[in-house]
Amino acid sequence: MAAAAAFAQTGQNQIPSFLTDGSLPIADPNFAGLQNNEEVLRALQELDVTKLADVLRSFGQQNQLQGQPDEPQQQPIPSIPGNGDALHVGQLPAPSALLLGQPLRNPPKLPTSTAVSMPIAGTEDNAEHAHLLSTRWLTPQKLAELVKTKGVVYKKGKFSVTEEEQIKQAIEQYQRQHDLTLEQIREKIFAKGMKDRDNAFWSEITSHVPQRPIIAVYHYVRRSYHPMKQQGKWTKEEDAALKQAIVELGQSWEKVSGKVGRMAGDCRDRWRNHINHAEDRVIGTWTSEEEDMLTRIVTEMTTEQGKDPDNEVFWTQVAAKMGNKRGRQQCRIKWTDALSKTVKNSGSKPRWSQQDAFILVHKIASFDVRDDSEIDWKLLNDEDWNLWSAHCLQRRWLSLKRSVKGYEEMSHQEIMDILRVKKSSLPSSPPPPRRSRVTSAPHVPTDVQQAEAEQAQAQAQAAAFVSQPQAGPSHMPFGIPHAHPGVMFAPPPNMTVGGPGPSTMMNATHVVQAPAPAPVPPPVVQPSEVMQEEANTMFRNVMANQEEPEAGSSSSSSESSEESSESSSEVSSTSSDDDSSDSDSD
DNA sequence: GTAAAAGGTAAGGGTAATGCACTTTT
DNA sequence: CAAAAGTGCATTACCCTTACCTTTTA
Repeated sequence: MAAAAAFAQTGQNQIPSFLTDGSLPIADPNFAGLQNNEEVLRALQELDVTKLADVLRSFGQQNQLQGQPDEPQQQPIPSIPGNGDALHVGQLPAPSALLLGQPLRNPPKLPTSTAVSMPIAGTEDNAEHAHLLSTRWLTPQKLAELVKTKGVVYKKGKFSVTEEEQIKQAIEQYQRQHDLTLEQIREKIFAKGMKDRDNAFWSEITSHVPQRPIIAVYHYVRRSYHPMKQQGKWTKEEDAALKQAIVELGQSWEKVSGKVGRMAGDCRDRWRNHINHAEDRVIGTWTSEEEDMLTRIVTEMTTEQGKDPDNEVFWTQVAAKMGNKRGRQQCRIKWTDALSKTVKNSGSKPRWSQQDAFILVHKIASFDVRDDSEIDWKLLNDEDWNLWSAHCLQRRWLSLKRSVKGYEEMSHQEIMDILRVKKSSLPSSPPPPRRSRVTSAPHVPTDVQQAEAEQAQAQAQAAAFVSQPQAGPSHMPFGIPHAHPGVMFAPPPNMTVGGPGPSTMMNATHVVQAPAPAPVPPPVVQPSEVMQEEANTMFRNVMANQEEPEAGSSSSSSESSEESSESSSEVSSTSSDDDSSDSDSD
């Protein structure tokens, strides 16, 4: 990956030093006798890509440990800018461009508000920091200050399965050591007032999940062990009791909780998400007017004010601006899972492609996690691959994971290993012709016209970004079609790897629904076969400058699919799925 | 008596599981 | 053509963090 990208930037006959220094699992690390890029590329085909990925990952980690910059802007795991912010070591996925063998335009940026990863273990600082986190009840401001001034690293976000287990065991251990009954443990957990609260208990439990502040563990445990926890669907009687309680008590949720028999937070959620404005609320498929309205509102509140429409939307306000016809959850999901990617895709709905699946698998593979619950899904997107929301990607992953037989009994690593092989390359067989029929969904002519106009505009925009003489105007500028994972295959110098596109507006893999060119049918390669064979196929494809047939816009689903079904039914000839289990059949 | 620290709770944004309708593949 | 599998969308319970106010402690 880094190898390929760096290689792409080297001159015709220059072999990057890291390819020859003996670090890679290469039979002939010196590449003796290789005359040019093509021969090097062929030699690279013989690599085990997973080993290569591991080696490359270790480069990044090594460099981080040594405080060295990696290969200039081409590292799989870039070094972290020393901004005093919490570190994210090991939590950065490989950039998609790298996975596709394209040069990076910018080093990946780190989010400022997401989970933090492991510090380098064993230092005195860490012991001190761990002690701080497990004994001091720090406010967010104090925590932020400690992060800045002392470089304290702490973890945020959902508690992983591992952490849940650690906490559970810590509590059981505490119970045994102090010879307490379950009831006594509960009393400790739910003790009210400072006099009753046992700080030693909370510190002890917190020490089992290092990097979590005591206050977070406190909140987590009190939720998890709450007797009113997880009661499932609300009944009409409960709703009625809730309404009545709110009439009597106002929005004092602890008191309401006592009357209703649900956790205070659940009462609040039920109220804000379902009871409040229930008379205005619309349920079911969104109309195109509603979609337009939501798009307009979100755009006005974010893009037009210089804010990020993916992360800086106040959904309660959005719902209010929608006249409360749709709730905050409805608006948010509609935006993040559907409208956002359409807007980013210049008005046409993208379809999940094999290239996306490929990128997803290899990005997840580049995370150093024991369990997928430790993955911060927001970190997956990058500049070149940003159509899919974190939520979408997470569900895609679940789908991919479930395609692995017996995944329930496997570790994350085992699943990952299988998927990495399954997704060792993009499908190499030509796509079958597909979908000549037109959806039965009704069409609104103006929508169709608009969609067509938008698509034409998207194509024009995409073409404008292309610095690629060979590619036809309707072809993707960035995609290295069929790029091999490891992606050791940087395109030959005369092949475009995509110039700088518009900042975040487009996803290289989705911008245009181009009629697929007639691909040269390479031999069909099964995932179970040796990767080398796949690599060969890949290489041929790359060398032939063969286009990855681009996914058309979405066709599916009732509602607004109407407007997009036209475009999807037209061409969208796409590649067949090599494992037929995880893709949108693209 | 006072300032700082700790604690309780409301409110903010967010995710996971599930089901359904529809599309595509086998 | 039918069944199975896959996809996209919608719903809703549940989750985590932060803000703000109150209480306790030094």
